[in-house]
Amino acid sequence: MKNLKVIFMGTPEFCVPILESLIKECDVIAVVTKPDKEVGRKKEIVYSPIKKVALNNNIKVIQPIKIRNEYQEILDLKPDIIITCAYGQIIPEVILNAPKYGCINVHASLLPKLRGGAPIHKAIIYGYDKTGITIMYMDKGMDTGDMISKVEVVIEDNDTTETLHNKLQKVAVPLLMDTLPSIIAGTNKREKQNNDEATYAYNVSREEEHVDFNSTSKEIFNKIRGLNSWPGAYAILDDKNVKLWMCKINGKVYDKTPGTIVNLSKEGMEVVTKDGSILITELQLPGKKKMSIKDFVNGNKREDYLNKLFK
RNA sequence: CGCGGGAUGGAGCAGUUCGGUAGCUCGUCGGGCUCAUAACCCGAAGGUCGUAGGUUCAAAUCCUACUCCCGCAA
Repeated sequence: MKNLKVIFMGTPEFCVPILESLIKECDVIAVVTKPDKEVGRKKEIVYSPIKKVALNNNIKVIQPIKIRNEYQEILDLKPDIIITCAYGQIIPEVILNAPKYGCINVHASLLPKLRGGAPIHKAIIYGYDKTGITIMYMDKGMDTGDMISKVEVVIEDNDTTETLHNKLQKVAVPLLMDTLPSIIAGTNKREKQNNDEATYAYNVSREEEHVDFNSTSKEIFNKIRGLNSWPGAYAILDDKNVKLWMCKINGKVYDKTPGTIVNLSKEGMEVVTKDGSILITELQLPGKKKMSIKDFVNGNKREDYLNKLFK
């Protein structure tokens, strides 16, 4: 596949190993990634992880603000195939129809489940017991194209979005490399998605990051681990945002308003939920760093928090 | 110049209003108790209080500049 002219389109850290192995196996003629972002309080310019890899390998980088309008440069490069993974923009049909082997996408879910931009987060938040990677042809819809190959990954109880991300990242590369030859040879299968079974994984909104304690312990547990290690779940205590990074489900049932702190020890901060309670074991106060419950207990008085209410 | 919080032994915090010998909860190390322990008791080590200047008899504390960390907003 050394002569295969590939354009890779992607942005976050997740697809870095994919780009790296494509560079090794194929002729990557350009990389398309989202524009540099001004990030943080100081508005530092940050390159996407993919752009960094491309620059290190002296590969041309294209960063359309809106690829819908700025596609000519990509067409002019006449790629044999375009491979995308978590690029972050909808790709116009002119591009989809251009390469002779087509445009294929590496998506981090078992399609047609979890179409959209945040499939890893939502797999956990929605309490799925398995997810995976799907390689597919792209069409004009959002993750609606024909599927070529898949690999499953089981979601364990102790998985967070971070650990699941790493597991999926690990299996994505071999799947793509195994599938690629059949795409070029035209011997791959092409399976339509059953739209009736589709679910959606839109990007996580600020509202979804808020923990409502009037939910079941299981739902809260899934939300907290599903938002770890980014962007983090939060609840409001004393008008301050407190990030909740890790918790355990506790069976005890209390006759108190959901959100009430009923206990605080090095085992955890016990908070009442709709159907029981959870033990928060890692949290973060505004202006502070993430800390374990043990550190939190060392520097804070139990009485200052007992019977307070998370909103 | 987007708004705000913060920096104090290895960790998490108090002390700053109103300058006057640096403290709490842990951890670590040593010893004791115990069948045993992450439990309990006794003891010890460990801090130029983010950096640089200034005011003062005296600065963690007041003034000025800077660095780094974090929450929000984009």
